[in-house]
Amino acid sequence: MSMPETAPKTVVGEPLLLIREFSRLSRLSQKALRLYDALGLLEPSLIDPSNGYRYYRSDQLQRASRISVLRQLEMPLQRIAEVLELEGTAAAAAVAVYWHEIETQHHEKRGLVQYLIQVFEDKELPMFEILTRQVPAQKIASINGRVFQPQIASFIGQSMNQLYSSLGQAGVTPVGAPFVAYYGKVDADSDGPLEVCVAFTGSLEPSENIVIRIEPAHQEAYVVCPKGLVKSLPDLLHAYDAVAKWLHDNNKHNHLPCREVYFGDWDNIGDQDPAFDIAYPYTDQA
Amino acid sequence: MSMPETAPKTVVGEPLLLIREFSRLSRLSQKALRLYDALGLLEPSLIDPSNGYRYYRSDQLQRASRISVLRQLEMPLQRIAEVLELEGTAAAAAVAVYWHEIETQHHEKRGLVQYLIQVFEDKELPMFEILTRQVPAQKIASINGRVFQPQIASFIGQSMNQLYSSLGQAGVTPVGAPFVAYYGKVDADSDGPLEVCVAFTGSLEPSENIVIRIEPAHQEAYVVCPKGLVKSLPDLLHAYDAVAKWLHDNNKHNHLPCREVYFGDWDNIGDQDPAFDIAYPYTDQA
DNA sequence: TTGCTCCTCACGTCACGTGAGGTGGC
DNA sequence: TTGCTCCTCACGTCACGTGAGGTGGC
Repeated sequence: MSMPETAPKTVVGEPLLLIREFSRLSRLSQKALRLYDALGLLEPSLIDPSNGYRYYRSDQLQRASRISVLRQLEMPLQRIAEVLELEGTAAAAAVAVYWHEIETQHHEKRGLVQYLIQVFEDKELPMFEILTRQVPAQKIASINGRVFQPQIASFIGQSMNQLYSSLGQAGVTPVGAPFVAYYGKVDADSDGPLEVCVAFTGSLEPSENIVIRIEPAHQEAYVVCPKGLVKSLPDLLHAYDAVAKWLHDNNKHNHLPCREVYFGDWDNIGDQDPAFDIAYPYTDQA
Repeated sequence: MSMPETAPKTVVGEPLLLIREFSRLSRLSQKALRLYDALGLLEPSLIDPSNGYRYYRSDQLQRASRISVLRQLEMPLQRIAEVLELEGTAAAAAVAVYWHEIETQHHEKRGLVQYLIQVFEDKELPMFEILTRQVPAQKIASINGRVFQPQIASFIGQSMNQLYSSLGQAGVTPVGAPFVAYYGKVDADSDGPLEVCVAFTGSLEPSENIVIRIEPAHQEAYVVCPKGLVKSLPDLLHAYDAVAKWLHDNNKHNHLPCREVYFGDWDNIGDQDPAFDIAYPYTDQA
């Protein structure tokens, strides 16, 4: 006594939901549901082999709801899949980690907004004193990296530690202050590249990730910044702008990546103490 | 005495920048620059007609920088173009408006995160008392709309005003409390649809945006909510979940859009006072 | 038998990234 | 002449939206 083919599909007495109904109840679009099926993120509990109809159980609504909320947080589908692999508390923790990243980025953006609004309003800015200096050709040891904004501080710290310990092991003397050269934007979406550099005298072999190269002699314009400036993104950007403006006003041309020179004893000084330079190498216009 | 063809392009003595150099200085990718050119957002000041080479002036770096920052704020290119059409203060205001939208969405998301984490941790929730009632078939006047989350409150308010004034002008008596039926998700990316409804007796002609229809008789399960609940998105979502869970536990099936019934005198009550119901119409499982 | 619902392509959107394949300038 | 830089397609990415064209179930 087989069921007639036209009977509505059921599991243990509970009727299965067609995609339209499941879409309505979950508030996920049919297109989204088909995509989640294809990706294995939310598969119908039954697919009719003869016509491909998708049938969902109503208890799948819980997973659907969680996916929906995570998507509202703009979490990528791949990451959602990972979160939903986890148990209760671990899943909650994974969400918290994700959200912390988002909060960090949001904070950054607030600084950018402040900066932008000041730029558009053409605010009088605290005068920056622009200095220039001649930098001789130097042999440097450097570590190149591509990192996004949240990791930048730890990347710089670790790289400097590695550079100094390599120099130390080789019995080689560092010269002057370490600096970081920026070859590209570093933010939540762009990962540089950037280069953490220490000049030295003597001879050192390059290692797996340490490059030895000559930084050519050049002029550079710079501003001396207090340690606390790194805490204020808008002010930091204004300082960059001030140096760039000086180059433009004085008909100079930036030809090497701009850099931050960390001359201060970072851990033992206050926010008001001078700690680093923002420097733009330049040539006179060709 | 024309210049030889191979001379570097210049304007009034200042050399023009090729795309690679402009890309380096602006920290915008070449691909992005070509796109902005195609869209008219940032056009090179000169394009060599013979080979299509793009040449930029260095003073275009300011516009490039602003575009870059606005993109870091995830502003769409179209909107960036609109902002850059504006003058200083107006542009600053446009950025502030945009940012306010982002802040609003961010706030919403914080509520979602709280809710989600509680869901994953399977927190004991304040018990909601689920009630049921029989709702008779009613004639209703309604306004359908598609709005995103930020506009939802004003849309509901305006629609209710319009409905009540139309009823008033027609000398028709409203019956019971107005309600809002949700046919789809309403958030920053999804715009419902939703329907603002008032039941009435008598006869009323439909107008441009007012639909007259019969809401069928049904059972519904509901929770009574204090006014202040709307301020706490996580608690609001838990309340929805509580009703949905009741339906599931009692083997009921939601067949009509869920709704919020606004019976309270909204402007003259406190946050603790009961103000609205969250209701799910249901049938017994077929 | 008529609609309504479901299905699977296929193409569009947004802001690019990433080659492929070809020309041009020093 | 050799590379290096520039160019224009064209396709990929991400998470869908929006038809087109066709089948199936009540």
